[in-house]
Amino acid sequence: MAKSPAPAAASAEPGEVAQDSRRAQMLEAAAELIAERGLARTRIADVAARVGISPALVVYYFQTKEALLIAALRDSETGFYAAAEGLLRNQGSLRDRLETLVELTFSEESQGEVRGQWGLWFDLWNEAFRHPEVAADRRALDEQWRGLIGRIVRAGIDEGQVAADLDVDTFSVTWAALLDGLSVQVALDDPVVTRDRAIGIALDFARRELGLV
Amino acid sequence: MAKSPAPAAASAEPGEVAQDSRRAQMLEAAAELIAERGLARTRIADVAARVGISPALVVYYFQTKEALLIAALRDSETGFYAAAEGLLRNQGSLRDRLETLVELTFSEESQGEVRGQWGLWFDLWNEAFRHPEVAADRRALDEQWRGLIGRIVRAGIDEGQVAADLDVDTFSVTWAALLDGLSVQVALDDPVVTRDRAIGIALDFARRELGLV
DNA sequence: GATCATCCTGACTGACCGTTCAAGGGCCGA
DNA sequence: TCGGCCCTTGAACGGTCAGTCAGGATGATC
Repeated sequence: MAKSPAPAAASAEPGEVAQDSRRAQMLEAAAELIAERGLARTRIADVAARVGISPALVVYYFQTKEALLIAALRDSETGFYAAAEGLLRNQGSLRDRLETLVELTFSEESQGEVRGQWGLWFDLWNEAFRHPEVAADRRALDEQWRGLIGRIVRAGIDEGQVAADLDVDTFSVTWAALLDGLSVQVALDDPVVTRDRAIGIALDFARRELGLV
Repeated sequence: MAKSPAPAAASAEPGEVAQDSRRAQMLEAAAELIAERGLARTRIADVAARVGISPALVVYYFQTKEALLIAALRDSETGFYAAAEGLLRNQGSLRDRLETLVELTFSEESQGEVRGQWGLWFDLWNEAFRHPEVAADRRALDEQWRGLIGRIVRAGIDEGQVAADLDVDTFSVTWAALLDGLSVQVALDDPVVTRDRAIGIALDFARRELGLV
């Protein structure tokens, strides 16, 4: 609690190049491992081995295993949303943007280790259920996600493609929940809810609610 | 693997009264503990303590910790669905039945330790993501849940309250996913998605899709 | 070239916990 | 009354890890 022997990971110049890359390496390795085998089965020694350092160094940076894993969870999800925001910032028609969003949600291997992402979600939810701090984090992330949806829809309203009296907030909440629910099925390989079917359902719902044909 | 020193938990008469109650006691205690503190933090010793027996006896019945916890997960969810089926078997109009379903999904403390149920779900998903056998189980459960929804809707069609050309299967999948997604938010105490709002959204969606006013 | 902070390590330890084991008590059938 | 089976236990074993510690290397500062 008191003093932190580890780098503050804030400013820019000093020896922080090594520091930041170290931290980042560990966070990435931890996220990978959580995705692969689950948070509960991820050991400090595993993370260290993957980075190629001694376990003691991991503790030097993060003090405690829990801090490391939670940071990794947070970091990874934040990255996901940041990527989503980036992807959607500029381009595309309303339809394209909705498709991108859905594509992203059900991405199978967009960046290499993506099926793993699902493992992260389940662990994040699980952790959030008990750790209030993690829960707060997750809420913020979800708020951001819904905000993203909302902004896209509002842009559609501004362009006259969507009726002006649509309840954007309710749509965002509903659609986000639907995407989450479908994601669970897809992640767990439910034969009844394949990836393609989930995408179809999600897009149909959005198009219908938004009045796009 | 080979021989099972523990009771088979099958037939009816013999010393199986003690056996079955023991088994049931342990399963219940395990489910409670998983709900409270999570599967990862549930120890054999905890389960034993709650039942008031020695840890060795737990192993005697279940051989291994993992077997116990998975059985507890399975047992608890199965119980949930059985209760749902029972509740909906006889009574009510279509609207009532839909409401019961939603009520059940977002039940806060219908039977005492219900908020805990959410903890079980997250752990079930997490476990299913890696253990194929658990995944198969979960799929069956979900299939049952969707089947329940489907039967209710079909009854509505038979009674002429729902259009005959409704795609029951797609509705079931979609609504089930929506309920799951909303559940996550409610379980994680998202201030934007309160229990009441989730119920409202779920019912509105169903009524609209089914053409009930 | 001495001092000091940062980064890093190998070796260790202390706790926790799943699982095993040897044995005891109770009950039933012969 | 004996033999045997089912429950049950206390005690102990053994493995696994998170976290500590004493120190070593490196490089910057004065």
